[in-house]
Amino acid sequence: MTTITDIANALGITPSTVSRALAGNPRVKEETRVAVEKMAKLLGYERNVVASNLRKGQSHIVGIVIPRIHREFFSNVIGGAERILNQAGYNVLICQTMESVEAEIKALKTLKNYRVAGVLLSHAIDALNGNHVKEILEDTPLVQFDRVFPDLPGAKIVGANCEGAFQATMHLIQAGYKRIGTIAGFMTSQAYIERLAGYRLALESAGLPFDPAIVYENAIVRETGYEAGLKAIDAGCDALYSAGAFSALGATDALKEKGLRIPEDFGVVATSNEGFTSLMSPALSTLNQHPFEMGETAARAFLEGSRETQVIPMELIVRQSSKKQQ
Amino acid sequence: MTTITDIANALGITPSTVSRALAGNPRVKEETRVAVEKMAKLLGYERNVVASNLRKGQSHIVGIVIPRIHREFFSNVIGGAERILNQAGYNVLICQTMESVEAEIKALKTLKNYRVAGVLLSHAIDALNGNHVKEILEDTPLVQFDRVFPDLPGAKIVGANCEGAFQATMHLIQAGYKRIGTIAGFMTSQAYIERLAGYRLALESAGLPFDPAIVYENAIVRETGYEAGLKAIDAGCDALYSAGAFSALGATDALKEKGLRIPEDFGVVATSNEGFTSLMSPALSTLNQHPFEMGETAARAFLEGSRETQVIPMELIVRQSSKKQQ
DNA sequence: TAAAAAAATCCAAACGTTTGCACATTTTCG
DNA sequence: CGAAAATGTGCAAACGTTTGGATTTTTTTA
Repeated sequence: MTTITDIANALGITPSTVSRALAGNPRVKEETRVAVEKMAKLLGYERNVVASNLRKGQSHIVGIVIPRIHREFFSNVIGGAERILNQAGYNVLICQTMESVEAEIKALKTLKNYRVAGVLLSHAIDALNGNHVKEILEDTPLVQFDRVFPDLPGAKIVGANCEGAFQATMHLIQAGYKRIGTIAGFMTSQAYIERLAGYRLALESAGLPFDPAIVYENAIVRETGYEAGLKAIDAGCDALYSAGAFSALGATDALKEKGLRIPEDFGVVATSNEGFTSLMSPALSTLNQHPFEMGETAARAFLEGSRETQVIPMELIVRQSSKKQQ
Repeated sequence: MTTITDIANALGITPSTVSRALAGNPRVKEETRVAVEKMAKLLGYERNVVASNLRKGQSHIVGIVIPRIHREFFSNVIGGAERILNQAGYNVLICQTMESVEAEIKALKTLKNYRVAGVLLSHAIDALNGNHVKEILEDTPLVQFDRVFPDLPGAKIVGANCEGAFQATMHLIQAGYKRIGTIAGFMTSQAYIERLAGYRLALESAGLPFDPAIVYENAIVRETGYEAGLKAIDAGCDALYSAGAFSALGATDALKEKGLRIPEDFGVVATSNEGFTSLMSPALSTLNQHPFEMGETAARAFLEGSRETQVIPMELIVRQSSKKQQ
């Protein structure tokens, strides 16, 4: 492979001048800059980024650490982040933690060893605080998204969980449902706490009672959603706001099994506009979290060196599952 | 950050010995090796992989180039590949081409500049041949998967397209459907050509006529699948084998709209066991391509330096959409 | 036209690791 | 006991780029 020394030799100048010429340094004469660029093209020169990174002490790589890549939400976040970062000349190194803090620690160390320019992180669910992150990353720029450690400084990009849940619940109320339960997720996670708060706020602002008996916690996958659905039927609910789409899917399984018609007898709205929700019958009303935009926003926060918390609004998508004919 | 020189100074030895000790070189005394490792731990040493990569002329990064990360199939392939590669001490740099050859060229150049240890590639749909790949990558190890250039040497991991389509079509025949059409995808891609061949083979081996009038090419997304569905109804079909899941979804839209019952009046089977297919009603029978395994296999092929073509079998998953009550 | 200022280039070290070869020390063996 | 072999370390160069400061060349100014 050709190096800057090859170019320098071919032109009878030194590698330092070639380096500066290629970097657009104003200290080199226009004439020689053109000559260098021409020769570089002629010899098919491509900068050795490894050498460049070593000398400069940092790479043009941004690490993205996420629980799992298969999840539609995260792969969309990555897509958004990558778009912005590529435009800015960065590349993306992706690490999956599989929801394990150990793997998260390993991933962060790896990224640190690569001297990445920054890290975009959505932490594993079993992480209690961000001490390990701070300790490993030290002064490497960090942007957290979706799942964030409140105790860690720096940029945080989160969804409008409370507002979204409020909107979804309010929509059910306005559609005429009377006893609205919620599948609430895990209370160890900030995002789910906020969603529950939004649900409660909507009920109270409409003058409806908040009943802890119809709050179904710790349900997040299809199976536990199914069980929550059965309980909601028994408890006399006629609607559910679910903090997750997969648990809502499980709940509709239960509703169908018990012969309840959606949306006539029972209304359902869920957070997370996963692709399958529009394909269910009846199609599920959801809150779109705009994962692609979340990724873009996180990437921009890194590029701009922002340290702010930014909130990505959620958008209610009304489909059949909540259209009660009054 | 601590370097091997720091360790060397602390122990009164030279960096070269430290380097050898950490690399497990048998030429260093067991005693000093232990001392070095102890000191390394004490000082919190982490190898600077950038410097290491520069010296060794290659990194422990494997590049994965794919059309789009959001597609369930590809994100699962990545998941599988990453699992194997991480185990072997490699990291993964992911590049999306967005189906554009230009972006593919850029991605390959970037990876080459990072001196990646190898590349896993599934090419953009508008690429006609692999000349650009060969030209850029030169002697960097390459493993192609799913979408492969036949003219390029080296390892290729593909699905059992022909066999899968054969199996799916045969299943429809055995279920009692009489006039089976196909949504065939793009004939510029080897995978779709093979699927069509498998479909045809099944018909002929069952003594059924192959009728080009009920082969619907160039349909791959929901919209074009819908149109193909309408045409199939007009052509008197009572079943469809679709080479893609999204086009099958569109076809079922058309069938429902025209009041046909699935599976009683019309059977559907599709390649690609996308997550949504099990959630449709009726649930769609599909061929599971085992994307996670495909990723694992591709990664292993790289690690082993294989140059073979490996075929990942497809598995027929029979759901409601093809269960005719005869 | 000489001195000063500005512009362009060069020199050499540095980034942290790896590695061929040389050197020193110890062990083996006739 | 001395030579040869084996063992363990050290030296120094190399990977390709970047960059502070020195040096040379050109331009400006008195």
